[in-house]
Order: sequence, then C-alpha cells, then structure tokens
Amino acid sequence: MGERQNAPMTTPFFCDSNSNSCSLNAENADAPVFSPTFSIDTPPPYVSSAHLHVGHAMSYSQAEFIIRYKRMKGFNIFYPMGFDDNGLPTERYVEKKYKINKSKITRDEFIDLCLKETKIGINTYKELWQALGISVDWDLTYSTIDGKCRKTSQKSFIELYDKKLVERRNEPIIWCPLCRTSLAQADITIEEFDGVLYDIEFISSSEEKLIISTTRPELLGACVAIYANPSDSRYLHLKDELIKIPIYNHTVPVKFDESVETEYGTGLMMVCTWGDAEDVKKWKEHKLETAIIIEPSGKLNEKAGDYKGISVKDAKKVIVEDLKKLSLIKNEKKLKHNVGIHDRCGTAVEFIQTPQWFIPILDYKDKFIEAGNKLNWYPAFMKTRYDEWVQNIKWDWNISRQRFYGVPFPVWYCSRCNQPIIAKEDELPVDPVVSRPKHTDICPICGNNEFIPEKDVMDTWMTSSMTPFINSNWANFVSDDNNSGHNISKINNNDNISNSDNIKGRADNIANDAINKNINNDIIVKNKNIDNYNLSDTNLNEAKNKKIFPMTLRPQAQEIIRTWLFYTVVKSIYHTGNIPFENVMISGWGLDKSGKKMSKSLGNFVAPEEIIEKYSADALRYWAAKANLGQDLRFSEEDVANGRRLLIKIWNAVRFLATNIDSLKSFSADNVDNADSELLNANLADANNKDGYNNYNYNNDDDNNKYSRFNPYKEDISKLNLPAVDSWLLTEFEKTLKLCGEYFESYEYSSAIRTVGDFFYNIYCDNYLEIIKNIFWEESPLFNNRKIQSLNVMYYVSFNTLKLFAPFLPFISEELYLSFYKHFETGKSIHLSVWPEYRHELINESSIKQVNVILAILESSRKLRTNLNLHQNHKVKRLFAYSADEQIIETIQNLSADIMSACRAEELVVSNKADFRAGDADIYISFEN
RNA sequence: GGGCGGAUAGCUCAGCCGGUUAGAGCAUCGGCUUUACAAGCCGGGGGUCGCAGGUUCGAACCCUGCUCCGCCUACCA
Repeated sequence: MGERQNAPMTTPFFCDSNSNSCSLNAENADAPVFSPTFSIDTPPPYVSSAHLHVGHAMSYSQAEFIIRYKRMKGFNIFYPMGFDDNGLPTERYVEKKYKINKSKITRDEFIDLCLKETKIGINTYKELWQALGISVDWDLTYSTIDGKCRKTSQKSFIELYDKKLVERRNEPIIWCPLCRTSLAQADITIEEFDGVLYDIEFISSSEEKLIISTTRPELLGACVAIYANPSDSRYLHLKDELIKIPIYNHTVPVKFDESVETEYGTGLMMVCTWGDAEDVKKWKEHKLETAIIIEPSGKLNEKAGDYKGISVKDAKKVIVEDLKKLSLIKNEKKLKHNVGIHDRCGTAVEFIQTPQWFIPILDYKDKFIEAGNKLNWYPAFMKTRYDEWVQNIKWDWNISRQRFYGVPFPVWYCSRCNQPIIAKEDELPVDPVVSRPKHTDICPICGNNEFIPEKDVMDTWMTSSMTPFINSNWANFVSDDNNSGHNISKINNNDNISNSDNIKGRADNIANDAINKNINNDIIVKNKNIDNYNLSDTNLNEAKNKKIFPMTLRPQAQEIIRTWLFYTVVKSIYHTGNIPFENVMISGWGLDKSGKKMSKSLGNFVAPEEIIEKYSADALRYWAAKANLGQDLRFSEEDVANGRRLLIKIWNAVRFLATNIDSLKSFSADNVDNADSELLNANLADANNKDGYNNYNYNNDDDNNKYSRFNPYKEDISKLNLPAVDSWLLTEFEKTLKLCGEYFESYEYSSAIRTVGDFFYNIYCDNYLEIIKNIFWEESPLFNNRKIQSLNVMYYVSFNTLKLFAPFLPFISEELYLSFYKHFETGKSIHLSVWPEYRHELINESSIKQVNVILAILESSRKLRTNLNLHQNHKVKRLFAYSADEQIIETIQNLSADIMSACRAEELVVSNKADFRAGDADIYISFEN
C-alpha cells in the first residue's frame, strides 16, 4: 500500500482466489459456535453442458451478496454446492456430443460417457465459481448422481410408497417420441403453432351426413366417440346412433358432454385415444373404448391399417390427401393452436399408455398452496407464478423415465405375478439391475423366486426436489471417502446461548477478537453420531437442531418455480409436513444487449471467464448487482467497466489514507503544537511504547512499521470533538449504513450497493476528501492535530465503507484489508469481520446544515474555476464570500479553515455587503488570483 | 382468454405509501494534469415521466381505460 497503483490487469482483481492469502471461501470454522445458522439451498446447475454465461454468474452472485452479508452479520453459514448431473439434460448432451443412437449403445457404455462428461462439467463449474468469488463451502459438495443423492431419492421413494404416496399405474401419460420416455406436466411447454382445422364428413347409421371439425385427421383410426353438447338441439336425435369413421369404416357411439362448445366448428367433437388432454379426460370419465394407434416411436401401428409405420406428422399429410380424393374434406380453416412440446428437445408430445410410477399431487393442491403462503417470497410478485401453476396442475406427477442415466428405482417385480418388491432402506443405494433384494428371496404374494428389475430411472426432479434433505443428510448416508457426502457437523449446535445477544455484543473488532479467541476450536464432529440415527425416525431432528432444515434460503431462477421449487415443496410436505425453506429469492435473467434471454443455443452468449479476465470478477459482480431482485438484466460491458472504475477509485481512496498515515513517521513529539496535540501525542506515545502494540496485530516487518504510529482505536471516534466536516461525514456514513442494512434485510441488494456507491463517490471522495486534502499538504505542525482527527475519521469511515462493499466486491475488499487495515485489526479476513453496527450517537444533524454552506461555496468555486479555466487545485490568493444572511456569515467564519482548504484559497474574506448580482443565491463568491 | 412485470434524458436505469426546479451512470460538448485517482477531476447541454381521462390545492407517483414490449398461465377439438 502506498505505492502508486495503476489498475492491475490481472485476474481476479488484485488477488488470487486460489491462493491462501485471500480468504474468499466460506470459513465457518471461525464463526462463533453460538451463531444462528443461515442455510442455503443452492441451485445445483446442470453440469452436463458447461453452458455457463454471464447470466448464471449474475444470479449466483446475487444470492451470494446476501450470503456474504449474513456471514458478516454473524450467522453461521451453511452454503453447499450441488451439481445436477443425472437425468435427461445430461443424456441429451451426451447424445448430441457423441452423436449417439440410444438403441445402439449399452446402458453401461452410455452411463460411463455421462459420468465422464459430468466430471468435466463439475471442474469447469468449480473453477468458474471460485474465480467469481462464490463463497460456497466446497466440503459440502454433492452431485445428484452420487451415492448420497441416490440413497436420498430412493429413500424418499420407499417412504412415500409406504405412505401410499407413490403408486404404480397404467394409464395414458405424456410421451416424447424423440426422447422415447414418459414425462410429467412440468416437462412440457405449450407453444402456439399454425395449424389447419379440417371439416370432415362422417356418416351416421341412418345415413345422415355430419360435418366434424378436427386438427388431427391422422387420428381418425383412434376415434372412439363423437361428442356433442347435451343442450345442442341439432344433435340430440343422434343419441342412439353410431357414426361411421371415414376411411376406417368402424363405428363409434355419440355421447354428450357439457364441455363441448356448440359454437366451435359444427358443434361436434371427435374424441380419440388420445389426441390431447381433453380426450384423456373424456376417456376416463366416460370409460370410453381404447384404440391405440401411436407407438412409442411416434409411428402409427397396425391398427392404422395402410398407414402403419408412418410417423404421426407424415400420416397427417397422407390422410388429408386420401380424404380429399374421397371428397370428404368439406372445408379447411387456418388457425393457431397450442401444442405441448417437450422442453428439452422441442418435440410435440403424444399420449400413450404404459405402466409408470406416480406421486399423486392433484388431491393435495390446497396443502401446496398453503405451503406457498408460508414462504417469504422475494420479490413478492413471484409467488403468483407458483400459485397459478399449482392451481392449474392437471396430472399427478409421473416420476418414471424410460432412460438410462438417472437414479434407479429400488424396485423389482415378481416375474410370475408382477408384484413389486421394494428394497429396504438399509440396502440403499441400490441398482436393481445389478443386485437382488437383500431382505427377501421370494415373492411375498406367490412365492416365486424370480425377479425382474425395474429398468426405468427416476425423473431428475425426483432427486432435485430432495436438495434440502440431501443437505441435511436425511438419508444418513455415510461416505466411505471424504470427498463426497456432507459433513453437517460443520454447523455448530448450541442453543443455550441467546444468539441475538451475542451478535449485539460483538460491536467492534476488538470485541469480535475477544470472542474469536474464546471460540472452542474443538468443533463437535458428529459424523459418527449420524450413524446412530433411528432409521425409522425420519423427522430430521439432527438437521433441525442445527437449523439446516428447513433451510433458510432458497435462491433460484424464475423458470423452475414449477419444477424445482414446487416439487421440493411437495416432497417436504409429504415427508415432514413442513415447508422445506423459509425464504425464496427469485432472480431474473441475464439478457443480451438487445434484451433477449442469453443462451448458448441462441449464440448471444457472453462467457464470464472472458469478462473476468478483462475486467476482474469484482467488476462482473458489480454489474450483477445492478438488477433489482427478480428483474432481468441486460449485459453491458460498459457497466462492467464502470465496476472496474469503482474498484480503482476505492483502491486510490484507501491509498490516500495509507500514505498519510505512513507520513506520520515524519512527526515527532517536539514539532507538535502542545495545545492541540493531545491525540497525536497519545498516538506517538503508543508508537514508542512496546506495550502499546498489544492492540495491534503487530509484527516487525517493514510494512507494519510504516503504520506503527497510528492507532485508530486509541480513542473512540465519538469522543474526538470533531470539526463539522468530520461530524458530517460520520453522520452521512451512519445514515448510509442504516439504509444499506435495511436494504440487505429485504434482499434489495441493488439498492444497497447503489446507496454505498453514492456515499462513497459523492460524499466521501468528491467532497470530504476534496475538502480535507489541502490540509495534508500543509507542512506546519499547526495542522498535525487536524490531520490526526481526519485520519481517525477516514479510517473509521473508509474501513466501514469497505465492509459495506465487501459482499459485492470480495476480492478488492479482501486485498485492501490484508494489505492495509489488517495492520490495525485482528480478524483474518474482512469477510469474517463484523458488519458495522449503526451508531446513533455519531449522528449530528447540525453538522449537515453547516457543511451545506461549505458545499455551496465549493460548488460555486468549481464553476468559477471552470469559467476562469483554472485547474481545480490552482491556489487562489483570496476567496471572497458574500452573504446577506448573518447565520451563514457566522458559519463561514467558523468553518473558514475547511473552506479555504476546499477552495484551495490562501485567504478568505467574508462580507455581508451583498450588493451583488447573484440573484436569489444565499452566498456569492469571487476570486482574486 | 386470464394474470404478472415493464414503458422516465440518445442508451441503461433510479425515483413511485402525492409535496420546491424529475436524478445517476454511459454517451455528447467544454475546461483542467506535480501533491489518492487521466482507467482521473470540474463544468455544460439534454426529459410533454407510453397515450387518454379522472381524483387532488398539488400527480412520474393514486384511480379508470387504452397502446406497445417481456413473461407466466389457459381443454376451444
């Protein structure tokens, strides 16, 4: 410190996050044992595609701002990192990358490739998060394919099976013909397509010609009924008739249902096996015939007659042509219609029927709405999305996927009677394909000893929905190595001490230090105790005691409210009756410059690594802090560059302080004016008295010597009898601090950084430093006392301001802490230091009125200099200040030293002879060069 | 169809529980470099607060309607 620094271009800014010199990661071991826990259910990103862009950097940073703040507030941070690497997204990625045809590769080969890509992905992510300064505890890492997650998912399955909240059903399900798997409603998005509504002629058994409108003529062969509205007098006479289907010539009954719109088409509706959700509903309610013509491959089967083997899409064209040849298409109308597509591949989904495992959810919507009401939503309007989704769910949750790479079901079937044999908890995790059930050799129903393994895997959300349970080691997983599985004992458990009292008690660093020293480093390691869980007791007692569960915060993106968030609520309600987390923080999207959502596939992708390389991680985080919670944010390289400017400004502002403290070396007791030098003498005495070093983190290297004559804690800042500008600065700082804390408490980090930034630029740099710095150019000892006062104030304000910046700008704040502030402090990292306590006694409203006079004169002075083409540091011989207001005159006289310093004037002449031309202005100034 | 969010300077945004002359950054124009910072500092110009009504002494802010953008949601086959 003290050397002139041009902004380094190294990455990360000033400080290598991988080195030990920079405490940027979670270090909860140093937090006091009695601190309350703040646990974070960190979103596990899909590692498969290494698709991270600045939008991801944005959302992870935003959550992390809050977490760093909470850490400084004294919370014991439980901040794990998960990687979502099982399931369809990974499979799709591997399929694309290796151009795999699923039917030509073995399950094992495919899984190996998935695992390989997973490993690569995890490393890529970890490197980036570290470069970005994301302070997760890497000892708390999980991957959704690891043993712990498999065990947790399987345990959940078993427990819900026992509670009859998992069911095996054979009913129509949503099917992706491309991925060849069943899906859940949440995997589907509705897209609008251009379609054609065909009016097709049918014939009734009494030879009446009937026109029926449909968008899916290819399903004629699957038609099982014709519907009309019971109030539609046009068709009541068809009650007992049969209708002959064109081309196929089979006949179907006429049925009536209120849901049929008389206005739509001709008021007749063709119901098939199953063209859409409405068909399924009528099939269920009216117990219709079943005529399946679509195969899982998406091709028509033998029941489609001549159309066998043709894909659904092509069949439509062929059948329309054939109908036209028969002159049975009476009209065509273009329309927009909504089609469900698989959100992973964009393929239009179909309904087919195969046995699947389901978690019933339709009957418990009320519970889920109620749970949603219990959560604190940030921002509040995001709750609407949850409510609407829950209210609109149509299907129970199908958790079976006909895929390879996922968590297996802990299930076998009796080869004779098909009875499911469910694994017991003590044999989890289990893969039924490679092992037999341990608890039984024979089918409990028929005594057969031949079992068929369930080959389906679970929906990826079956695991992701368990993240709070994974984090709290609900499944009692004991890892055989140290690298996987959580160590929840890192969170201390001591409820006997009132947490809030202790946090209040740690008002400053000295107090903090005292407490730190009293920490019982013998952190309770309870890993082994976890083994003693009563396996039937699934009430999360351990995690609850450690306050991991329910988790404190769930940060996540808006588009997975209906999946991750909803399913986690479902699981938590079913397993515990409780909500899985208390607070939900929903981030917006990173957009490209033109306002489109950033994604790799669209090519509007900005790689965070490049931005970090060019501008530093702190600068990127500065950009990320610009978006209010829940708001989308356009990527702007200019804003990142502004972030970098802020870093340089902070660096130089601290350098000013450090340099001037360093120059105290040139002071000596005999050149100080005794009348004004009590404080300086005290400092100098300290510097000369070895015992005085006890309050320092002192060692004898040169760097420490530079600052050894300064002790910011010699006297409390409130007792220094400060001039108005210093009181004003402290007042403005305390107000900033208060606001900033309030913003953080309500998750409004963007308002927080704006508030600190405004204070730092406008109040501290542009005005306070400009007013005061002239004093530091004075060599006369007469100014020594004023210098010491100012240094104390600058130390207090700049250090605490840096703390307010620390959650946003972890690298530079740590670097400045280690290279400068740490000479006077004891904590090992600024990120483990205590958030400043608001000190009302430092508020001095009258100082604001007084300093406003200085600021008015300074503003006039700056304009005058600009008009006179004088540079801002040019010394003027005389500054004339005129005012008609006696109070202002008095203030000017009282503050004359600071006004002269601010305006670089050698002499100040004050006059009340306001004969001037300044109109309504209270003060008028002029210069004599 | 229903809902949510947004529309303020050339650009990106703040301000919004009503209250002087609507702010910031960037861009632009002009000036200024030994004394924290030229990757800097100082100053200037620039706005019918989406449109139309209403409430009020007073509206960017509250109410009603509309337009456009983004998103969520929806069985019209």
